Amino acid sequence: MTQKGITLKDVAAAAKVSRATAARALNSYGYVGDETALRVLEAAERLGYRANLVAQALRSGQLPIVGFVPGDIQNPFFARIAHDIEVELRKHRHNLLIASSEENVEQEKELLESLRSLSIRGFILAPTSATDNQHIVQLAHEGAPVVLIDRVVKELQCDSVVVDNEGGAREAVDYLVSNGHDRIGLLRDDSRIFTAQERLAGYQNSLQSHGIALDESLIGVARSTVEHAVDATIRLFSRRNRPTALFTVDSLMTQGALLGLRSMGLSIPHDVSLVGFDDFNLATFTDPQITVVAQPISEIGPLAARFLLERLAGKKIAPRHIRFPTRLIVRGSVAQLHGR
Amino acid sequence: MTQKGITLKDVAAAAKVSRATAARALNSYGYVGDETALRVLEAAERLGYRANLVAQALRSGQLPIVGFVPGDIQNPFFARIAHDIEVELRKHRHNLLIASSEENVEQEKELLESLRSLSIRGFILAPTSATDNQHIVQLAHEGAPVVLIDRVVKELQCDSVVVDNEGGAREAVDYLVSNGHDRIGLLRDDSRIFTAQERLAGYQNSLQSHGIALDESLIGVARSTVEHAVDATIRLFSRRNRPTALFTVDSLMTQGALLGLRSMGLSIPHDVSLVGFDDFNLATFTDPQITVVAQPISEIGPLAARFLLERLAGKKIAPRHIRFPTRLIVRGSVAQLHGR
DNA sequence: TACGGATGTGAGATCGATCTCACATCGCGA
DNA sequence: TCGCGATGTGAGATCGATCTCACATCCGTA
Repeated sequence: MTQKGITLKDVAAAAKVSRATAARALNSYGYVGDETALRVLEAAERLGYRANLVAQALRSGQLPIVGFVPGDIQNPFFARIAHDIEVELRKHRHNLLIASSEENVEQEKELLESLRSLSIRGFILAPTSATDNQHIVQLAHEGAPVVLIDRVVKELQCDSVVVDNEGGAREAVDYLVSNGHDRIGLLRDDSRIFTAQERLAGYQNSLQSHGIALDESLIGVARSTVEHAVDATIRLFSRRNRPTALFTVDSLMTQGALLGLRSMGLSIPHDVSLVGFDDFNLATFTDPQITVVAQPISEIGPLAARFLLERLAGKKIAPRHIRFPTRLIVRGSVAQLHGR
Repeated sequence: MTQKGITLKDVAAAAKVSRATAARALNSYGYVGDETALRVLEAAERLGYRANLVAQALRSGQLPIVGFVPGDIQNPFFARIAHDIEVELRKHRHNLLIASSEENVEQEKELLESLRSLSIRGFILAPTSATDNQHIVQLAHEGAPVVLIDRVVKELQCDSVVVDNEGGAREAVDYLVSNGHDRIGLLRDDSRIFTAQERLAGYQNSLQSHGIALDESLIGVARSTVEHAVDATIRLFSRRNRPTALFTVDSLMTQGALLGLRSMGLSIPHDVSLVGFDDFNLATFTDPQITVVAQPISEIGPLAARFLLERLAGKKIAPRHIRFPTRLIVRGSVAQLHGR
């Protein structure tokens, strides 16, 4: 443990000035004589001085660190966003601390608790719960700016960047209906409750607007993992009078459905038509390629980061709520249904 | 910005003791009267006191943060490892700061530079370069423990957790040879130089041990992205006398090869046999499923984290170098070649 | 010439937690 | 009863950077 530790004091001594003067020279504020400043800078350079951010943080109360709490960093959706956020923050000399909630409210609470004592400057969150959010409200009230992504917290007024889940789901189901389907299954998620509910609403609204009665038995619920989705798919398609089409609410569920249907020997789109929410690279590798509702994923992270940085810079304006539209990408997984 | 800021001083005042005594009670060291201690704890509880980690860090010189510098957090390989590391660190109340080098040495240098001034306790790195690593050596000499994953730095003696790239590649090519192939293409990577070289060596060694002459024209080089791999694949298979089999050095290249071959109308395994390095979920969704050399990815992160935590706890033993074996997972992408 | 503003610089306080040291007080054995 | 060790507590220093304030100069102008 050979701690280097070139401190301001060392630089000041080397330049034969006081710490105060050295600080002024290095941070260029206040009055400093040209020659003195030069001597300080030269000394700092020579010694390899690097300011201790922790000490700065103690005074200012803030570390140049932003916390990101995604549902799951392994989910490519969040991994992409994390990457984009990091790139944006780096431009402003901030670091990103990622702490995954694993879609578990209790863990989310613990994480925020521990991040709070770190004097973190701001947070970008994808809240796990749709209801149990008192801890987030409290966090925001303590002064650290918060930007929500993917899901919002009703009780909290702050910047948010989400996607039109309801509209996207509606568009997907509309598309299936327009291809002659009226027994349309839904594979939904029980954890990312907020987005799941919105997508469910889209499903229901589409059916209703086409005068198709809602049949609860066509709705499968599973945790958002490929394995659980496989089981749920098999359950859904094992009953008599099975759906002719399926809408899945996220990419992991879509993958599960793909595997589940294959294991049952049902072919896409001949036996079952499929539309998934969220595009994923796998979607173009299957045969046929999968029709999906794509989210503008490349825009979410940068925008959220920019919002947060603006707040950190002191911008005081009303909270902004951005809701990106989705886009239906038609590929080959939906068949036109003729008669019955 | 309503800074809460319940400090030790507040607690001490509320309990009518000095800061020193309050600290003793809260951290249970030194002598404290039972009754006094109780009063302090009660006051802390009541006020919702939370120790300021930054202040602690200023004294101790270390934040409970570990830095992770992967090649690319969007690569599922690193995302998985990041997740595993985080889980392990969390058990020991440490946070994970992720800073992706994007496989760029210069960026890696900058990142480490900025992380250094953060008083980060230790680092888990996947070095980008095979040669330009002076900055990493220097980092390690400054005292912060470093654990390398996926790739090692020859000049530096420290814990490392890697995979038997050479052996894995050899096994893959051996398998292709045993299926009658002798014109075996290689799609390799020019950025993750260390692993790429080892895998190239495995390819060469396998061919040599089977008495097959190395044909440079069968080796395609591309950056490790799906898009670049597509191009390289098309180039490789456009020439006369094209390979009958292809070995790809990572999962992104494998995906690119898949797309490239499909766009050329070449079917797997009928026209071309394929083996990829690194398993990926997509590999089982294609038809046929892809034969791959799998890495024990679930073991890398936890082990690296454990190594680092041991170093942080002061363990002083010789550096450990773990090299995990790989495993060939035979699926359906390789055909037995009959005659020519 | 003298005075006020502009210019430079340093001493010391501050952020919050922790640690050392000095100073009490108590009890028990000599 | 004295003394010494065990026990309990507080004052102040410390970590490193920064900021306030006070104190020097210097210059130009009244």
